[in-house]
Amino acid sequence: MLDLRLIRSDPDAARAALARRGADGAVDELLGLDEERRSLLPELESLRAQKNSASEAIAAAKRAGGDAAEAIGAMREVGRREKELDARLAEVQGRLDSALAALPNLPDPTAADEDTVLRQVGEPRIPAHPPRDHLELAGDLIDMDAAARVAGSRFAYLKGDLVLLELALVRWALELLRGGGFEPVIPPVLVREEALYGTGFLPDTEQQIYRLADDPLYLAGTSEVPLASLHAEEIIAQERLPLRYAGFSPCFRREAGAAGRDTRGIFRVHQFDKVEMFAFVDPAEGAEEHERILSIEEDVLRALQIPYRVVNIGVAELGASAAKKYDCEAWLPAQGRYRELTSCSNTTDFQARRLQIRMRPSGGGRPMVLHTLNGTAVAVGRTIIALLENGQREDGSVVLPEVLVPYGAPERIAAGGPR
RNA sequence: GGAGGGGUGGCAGAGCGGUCGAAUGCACCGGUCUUGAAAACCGGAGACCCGGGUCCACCGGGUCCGAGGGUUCGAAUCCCUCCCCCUCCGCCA
Repeated sequence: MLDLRLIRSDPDAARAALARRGADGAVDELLGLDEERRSLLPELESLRAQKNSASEAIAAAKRAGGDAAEAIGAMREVGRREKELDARLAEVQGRLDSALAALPNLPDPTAADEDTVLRQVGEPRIPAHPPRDHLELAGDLIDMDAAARVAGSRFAYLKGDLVLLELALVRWALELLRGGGFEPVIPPVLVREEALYGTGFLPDTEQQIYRLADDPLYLAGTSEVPLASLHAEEIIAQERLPLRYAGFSPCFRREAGAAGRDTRGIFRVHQFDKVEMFAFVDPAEGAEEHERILSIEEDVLRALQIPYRVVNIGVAELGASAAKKYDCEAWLPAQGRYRELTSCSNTTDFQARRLQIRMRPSGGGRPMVLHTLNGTAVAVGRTIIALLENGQREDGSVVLPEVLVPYGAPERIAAGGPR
């Protein structure tokens, strides 16, 4: 949600910023509704003021044992007009709210126009032998066929050593994050509409979200949703910031509209586990925190010895809530290209305003909307793909990173062989 | 799932048609006192919207007692719907 006052006070700046992502069309409508609302308000409020003082007079008269019948009769008419005006205002307010809710965040000046590769780290290895992809390497440790029979396409059974690998990845990542001040959290994954609206996934990406048939609940596509909502409607003292959380949860995505894309293996599935970073920060610290989160994502990839590159995502690709986003793309030998593995967004005040999360300045003064950021620490499925494909040997076996071994991961995975 | 009880300011907790943005206690922030602190005493604190004032610490009005409707001249207080919490029973990882 954008700050209406900001748009009102400098419409041209808002228009220009939104134009970068092709969303400036609604600004004029918004300003019109705002004006309409502010012309209705004083009239309604003066009626209410009249009503309030009359009520006091009536109460005083009754206390004095007098007759207030006349005043009461007069107020009846005022009440009728108030109700009428109130209905008109509510109608305008409703249209204003939905127009405002439909607008995406203002892009950061440093957000790229087009996807821009910032740096490349590690050597993309192109093996002499034809590389095997993760399904071949995993063999029967990934069973897509059985999952398809049970749940449909884009689901998987993960088995044996890969389960140990996942648990080690998760534990290792949580430990790392905890050291960086991120408190581990296992959040609810079934959430109300308000949580999705508050994070900007509704109304933006409705077709991507699973909804329950018999309860007003949705399956979260990322723990960003319940983590952001953790402090909804709170005013947090500035001294307590930043608040950092590391959420671990399954994530559910319908992938509607992705038919035919990434159909092989577990790259794009309806359900996967993820360790997610989320931060509530002082607005002045937002940009710095974004870089910090990115650097943690890079720490993870380097520790796992996955070649990657960092992309400043173009404004056209930003989610509604993001002002700026970095993706870390891992080199996948079997695909011969870099693919998105992690991602981090600075959502500035967009989610915080929708969720009414504010900061009380330590020097006193009015509470102000704080800033939120999120980033992937480990998207387990895709990380497993990257580890398998980059760790493969000529014989089809896989060597896994040593950092995970103390956390219970196998040192290597034997050749999967024909399935 | 069944039966009760309840949601009020940062917390606890009164109020159950008008004098209630709301008693009281705790916590918090000033002040007095003290060598300093504690205690005691005095005082002050909420959020949001609109308008005025050159921004503001200012002024006026409006809204907010879980959410949304309703009754009434007037609702924290009465009625309806929904959400949430607690207790007991049932069921169950």
